[in-house]
Amino acid sequence: MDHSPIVTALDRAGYRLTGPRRALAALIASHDGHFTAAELLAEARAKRLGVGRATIFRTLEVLEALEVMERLDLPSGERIYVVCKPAHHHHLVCSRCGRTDEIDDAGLRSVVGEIARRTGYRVDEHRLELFGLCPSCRASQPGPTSVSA
Amino acid sequence: MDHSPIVTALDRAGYRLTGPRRALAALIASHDGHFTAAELLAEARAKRLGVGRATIFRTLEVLEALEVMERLDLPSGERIYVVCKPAHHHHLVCSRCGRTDEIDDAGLRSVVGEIARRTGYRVDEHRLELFGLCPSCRASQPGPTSVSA
DNA sequence: GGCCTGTTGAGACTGCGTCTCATCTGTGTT
DNA sequence: AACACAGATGAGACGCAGTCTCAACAGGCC
Repeated sequence: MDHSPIVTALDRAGYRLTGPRRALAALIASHDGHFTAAELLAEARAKRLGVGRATIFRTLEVLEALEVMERLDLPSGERIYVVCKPAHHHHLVCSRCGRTDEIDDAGLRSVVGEIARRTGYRVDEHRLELFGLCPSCRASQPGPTSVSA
Repeated sequence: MDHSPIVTALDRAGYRLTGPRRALAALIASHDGHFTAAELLAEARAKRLGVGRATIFRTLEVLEALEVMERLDLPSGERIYVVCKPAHHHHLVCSRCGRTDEIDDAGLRSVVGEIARRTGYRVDEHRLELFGLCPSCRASQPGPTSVSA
């Protein structure tokens, strides 16, 4: 259980490996790595982990700072938390089952460079988020399978 | 005053041109078209427009549906509202002065297509947001002027 | 002017996230 | 193994964005 990459990351960064943190790491892992804060809270309460709201948010904050997790705002306004590797990347979210995948640059860098050149902005940061249906949800859906943007 | 594009859009869509809506349209325009809900609220109150919180949010919701405005989530977690044209596009936000510019596709479409092909997802929607310094903030800033991503 | 329906404001309400503070617990030290 | 201390925690107050309800109001068409 301590081999959890989340626990490892906390340890490496010099954070204490406390009970609540280990419990949350396990919970997060069991969620396939993505969830809303509300879900995590409800589950922690249901399992009687004795972990307070404040601790949950604090831990998520730490994990975000460690780049182990990322907070994503869906177009619906919902906010989800996603486990990810500490490297620049973007997310692909299945709007039916909630599955998320990481995607790399895929040529975006040059698009951003082009925009900076055209507008005169100095671009420091960018976010790209894609939403759609993952392969398995596509399979179980009778609708069109074409790719659009 | 009624020539405001916001008022026009409301009218064209069959919404009533009420006092509160005209007042808000004027306020929004005076903000250079971008602001947080809190700013709009405070200003409406300060100017004693007699416009309630509910009406403000309702109006923003309508304007968003009409694609006259867009809601953007900044990396900081702050949520801003931006006036924009009703066409698919993306936003460039100056992290110092808050200025926003619209940007078109700029080659992003092919990046998205490439990602869809690679992952097997059917991509229905995407968001690209860029953050950095606008030309005038760059000018008044002694720091580096290089373009990075 | 009058009517009808869409719109409004006040304020209750919800829910996320933050903050405070007294208490507790990892963890390095001895 | 016990100690000490800083970091971590939980309970609950708090703040704030956004939603909802509902009675009252006011555009816009007659």
